[in-house]
Amino acid sequence: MPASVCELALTVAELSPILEREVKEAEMWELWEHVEMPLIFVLTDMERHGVLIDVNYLRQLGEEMMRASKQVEERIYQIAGVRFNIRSPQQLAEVLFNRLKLPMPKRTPGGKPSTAAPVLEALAKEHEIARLVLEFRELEKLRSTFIEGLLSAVDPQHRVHTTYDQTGTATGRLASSEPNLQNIPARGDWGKKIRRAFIAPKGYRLISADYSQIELRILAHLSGDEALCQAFERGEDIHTQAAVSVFGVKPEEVTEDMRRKAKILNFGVAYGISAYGLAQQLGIEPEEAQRIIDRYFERFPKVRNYIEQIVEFARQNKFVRTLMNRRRFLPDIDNPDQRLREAAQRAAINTPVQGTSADIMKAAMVTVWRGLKERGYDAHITMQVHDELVLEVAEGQVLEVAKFVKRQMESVFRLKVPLVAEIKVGDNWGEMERIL
DNA sequence: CAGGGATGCAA
DNA sequence: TATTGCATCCCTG
Repeated sequence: MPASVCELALTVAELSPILEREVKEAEMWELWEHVEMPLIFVLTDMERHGVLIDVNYLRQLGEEMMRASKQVEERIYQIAGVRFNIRSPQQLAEVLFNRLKLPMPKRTPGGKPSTAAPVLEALAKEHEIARLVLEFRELEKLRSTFIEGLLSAVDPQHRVHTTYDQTGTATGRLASSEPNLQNIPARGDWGKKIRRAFIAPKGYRLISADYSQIELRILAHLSGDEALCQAFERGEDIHTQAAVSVFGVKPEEVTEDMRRKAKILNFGVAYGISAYGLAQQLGIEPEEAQRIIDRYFERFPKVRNYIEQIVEFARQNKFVRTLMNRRRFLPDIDNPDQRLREAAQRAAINTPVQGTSADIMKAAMVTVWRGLKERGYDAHITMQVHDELVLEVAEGQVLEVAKFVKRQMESVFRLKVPLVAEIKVGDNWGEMERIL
């Protein structure tokens, strides 16, 4: 290790030409020069600017959740006939499975009785206490992690400043920490209320710009599957189309439940899911899941080809690449341990998809940031959540900036299918209205 | 006090 | 026995 900053600087200078040659030989120079290097300044700006939090609203919401949580807690003690630490999976399992003799359907990988949500959901129908524990968990999770977490992170101006890690993931995505702004609740009544605490200052509005179905579009591009590409070119609802193919019905006959299942299937395919895994997700038999998967590949045959090809590429080269040549090495692709080998195969399938999405978003951030600056807009990028950018924009410039951001995001990289960015606007992150 | 396990939040 | 992350809490060493 260098013993001083001076020595460090000299070491970097010495390394520079060597690393430059390595990057060029890996065909990653353009990614480096046009994306990762300029992105540093974008991220710096985002971190320094921060995002405004409605502290008083968040405190009140926290107190409301605390009251709700205490009520649920007392009911649990009443039913259990004993006071204990509901947060401790160990103590909870003791009460549920020994004291109250509830059926114990699953164990954790560590061999202990599982109290995870799917287990409690199965018990909730018959046993009030399971439903109450789920409610308690949701309230306490959201309150302790997000309300207390955000409140303890705000600066005197009521802004939080996350740290983005540009090199922290295996696929090229960003990671966010202290606080993590990429896992703020989005669903559920309480979750949506938490998002409302992210606000625009007086005279400004928040704009959210998110890539529609970007990973499935990339899968369409990478596989070249005609049916999948066509669905996107025609602007069709991709989950409904998958439901049509898999369940053999007309588009107007697709029920909400069929679309829900097709959506799970679409995501699963990009992750390299197995029949067993899909069955687990859908709550059906593996045989039925296998039939659904077979129907899917009948309709989208080149998706299966892509999966076979990319796994073979990984076996030959011990790495896979994104469209912008980002690499992920997969040393376990031929590991004798089946579990590790299959995990590496799924990573080989998913990384080009997830990683290309990260490439495109990073490139878009650079062009959007530069454009805002060059045009002198009173607008800042404040957050990135993988396929979404959130911006703080002066009230009078909202429509102009929204159009600009949409155009930049959609044209930053050309795929075989269109890229689509949807633009919403609002005074807070929880209540936004689609405008473009 | 560090670190692993369980749990659960997001895309 | 689906991909990528991070935070909190519990519990042990």
